[in-house]
Amino acid sequence: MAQVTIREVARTAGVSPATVSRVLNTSETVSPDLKERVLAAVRDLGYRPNSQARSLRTRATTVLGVIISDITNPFFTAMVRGVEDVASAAGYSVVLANADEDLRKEQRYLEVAAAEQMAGVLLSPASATETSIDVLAERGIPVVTIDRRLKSADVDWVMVDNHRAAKEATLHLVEQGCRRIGFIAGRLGTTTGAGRLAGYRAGLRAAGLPSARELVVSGEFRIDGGREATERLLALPDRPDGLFVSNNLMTIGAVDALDTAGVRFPDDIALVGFDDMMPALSLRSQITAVSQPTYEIGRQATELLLRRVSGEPFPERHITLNAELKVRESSIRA
Amino acid sequence: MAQVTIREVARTAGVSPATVSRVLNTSETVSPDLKERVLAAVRDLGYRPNSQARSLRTRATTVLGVIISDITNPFFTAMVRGVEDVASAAGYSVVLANADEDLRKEQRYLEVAAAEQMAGVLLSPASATETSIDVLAERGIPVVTIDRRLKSADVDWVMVDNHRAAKEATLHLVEQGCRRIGFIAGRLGTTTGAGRLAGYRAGLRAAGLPSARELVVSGEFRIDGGREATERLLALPDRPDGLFVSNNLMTIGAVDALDTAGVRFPDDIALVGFDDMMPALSLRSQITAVSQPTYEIGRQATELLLRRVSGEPFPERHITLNAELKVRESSIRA
DNA sequence: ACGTTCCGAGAAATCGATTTCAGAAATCGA
DNA sequence: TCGATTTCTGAAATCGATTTCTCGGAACGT
Repeated sequence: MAQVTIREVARTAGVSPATVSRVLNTSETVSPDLKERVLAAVRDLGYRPNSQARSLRTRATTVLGVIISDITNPFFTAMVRGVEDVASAAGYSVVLANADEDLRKEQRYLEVAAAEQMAGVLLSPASATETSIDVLAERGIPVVTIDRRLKSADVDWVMVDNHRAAKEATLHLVEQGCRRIGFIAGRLGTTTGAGRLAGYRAGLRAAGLPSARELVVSGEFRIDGGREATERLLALPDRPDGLFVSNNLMTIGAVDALDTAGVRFPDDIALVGFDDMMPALSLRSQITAVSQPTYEIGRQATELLLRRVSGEPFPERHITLNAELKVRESSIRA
Repeated sequence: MAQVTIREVARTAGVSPATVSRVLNTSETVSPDLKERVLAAVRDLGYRPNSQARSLRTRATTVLGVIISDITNPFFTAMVRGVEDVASAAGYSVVLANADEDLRKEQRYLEVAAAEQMAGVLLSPASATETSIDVLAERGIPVVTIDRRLKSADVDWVMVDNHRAAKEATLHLVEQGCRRIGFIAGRLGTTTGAGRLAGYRAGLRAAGLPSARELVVSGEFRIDGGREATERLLALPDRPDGLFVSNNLMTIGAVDALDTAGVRFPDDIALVGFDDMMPALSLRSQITAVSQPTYEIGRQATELLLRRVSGEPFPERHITLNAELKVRESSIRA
């Protein structure tokens, strides 16, 4: 219960605190005799340095923060594996925070990261324009954004080419003979949401199809958002014959709404999603989807972040990875 | 970039650091004039107290740690919502760590929690016997375990009655006419895994059915674990006519293995899982499952933890919540 | 009017580590 | 052998906050 301090270790080893610190942290030479006594004392007392005192002095921690926008989204949890593997190999710990697509929560966690002097932060911003990383920038804490970008700040990022991927998916639906393709957009305030919408429109344009305003419905990146959007599209007098849902959770909602309405895919409507679901959904219903290299995004983002953390200077770095359209049953019309 | 310290605030306000601290933290009276000047200086300089320095002095933080055993498991992520809601209402932040069912990682995160002097920790231990929370106990950091218990430590916990739930599920399969019920167990080293197995056996006993050793297969709490276990059961000369899978991710693997083998449920085999999947799987395939009140587990565990954090003394508290068997298509044999 | 109590605010100690500084001992060179 | 240099170690300063201690002046009672 009583905290073991460096002073007690020093006392039982019969040396000064400075010597204890030298033995534990630096490569300065300490006579073998003292070194031995210090290590023995550390072992016996079960000494564990107080990391707050240490990082107060050194202004450095070995904790990385990951602030993600929705912890229930498998996309993020899969990515976190990549983050953890790289981080722990480099001796860093990873703590996660769930901003829940809420700017206030996000801001609070950014402040926590700043106050805790985290070594670096990975962030998927809730908004491209309203999210501010000033509190981190002020303290020189490096940030890499993942999955989404920030409009203002000059920050490293790692993401896929949403525009291209969405265009490709749209053209795939066109090839399957779709002429009225509905698009369920996520939060347009995110670069991800906007990029995918633009890609969809580009796809229609490239195919020479008109882009009807009523075919684009946007909602939250949630299951409910996808369900409601789908219901609205199904209520149109002239129903779409193709549907492109720009997020995985929304796709689940869309499938549910289609089931409920008795609309079958691919027969009545060709369906394409974005991001693989958990293995769960895809196993049973084989949904065509744009698949992102989630693990790789986490891995590369973390490597980038650690280079920043180490103080290495290099120009703003942007990494664009490839997303792959995985064609499965839900979009194939014989 | 330069950190704004309390000293600078004091200087620009023309007061001592002690006064600044008093204005910001305590209810001690400070003359309105000085108070005003301090607040103005804080605002102008954008002062943000260094939480390390503060908690070094006060030995207290407002961060709760949640160490879960698998971040990709929807059960945990759903629970975290309950945690966050309660915590943030009380002014606490929540950081997550993913121990990944790995004792070493778990231990590392426990040490991080100790070193960071977190106010309290919620833990789903990787092992009932090998996980040690000594590092936290030594520093007086309260712990509440969730979903699983620890054998040794006298610690508060919140979980469901796994034994009863598993027994009920088993009896349900018996009622459906099953006579050879396979059981896919998770890690028996966890109280959860062991409790569910015991419940299954109790169910068989209550129904007067023999419990055949070859019908129980255990594996990791993972999709692959469920797939492999199912394959082994299907390879038995005398195939089971019912299958109870004791974890959600494993259930996904089991469904996959059944599909691959061309075994249909509920016709060829009646299937019951534990924990709802993401809405994903259940939507499409309607799997009967023991459903846990995940949000509620998170909520109550956090309330308990916060009471401990506040120093309130009360005897070791154990909360058992009810799990509900949700009967769906996968187990109904006409 | 004078001594006592109370109150507000600054000076200084403190939390637990790291790091600078300075001094004693050991080593080296001539 | 003696002075110069190097090596090792402890004392003390430091990080940025909070909290205790202390003291001057105002308020109060007799």
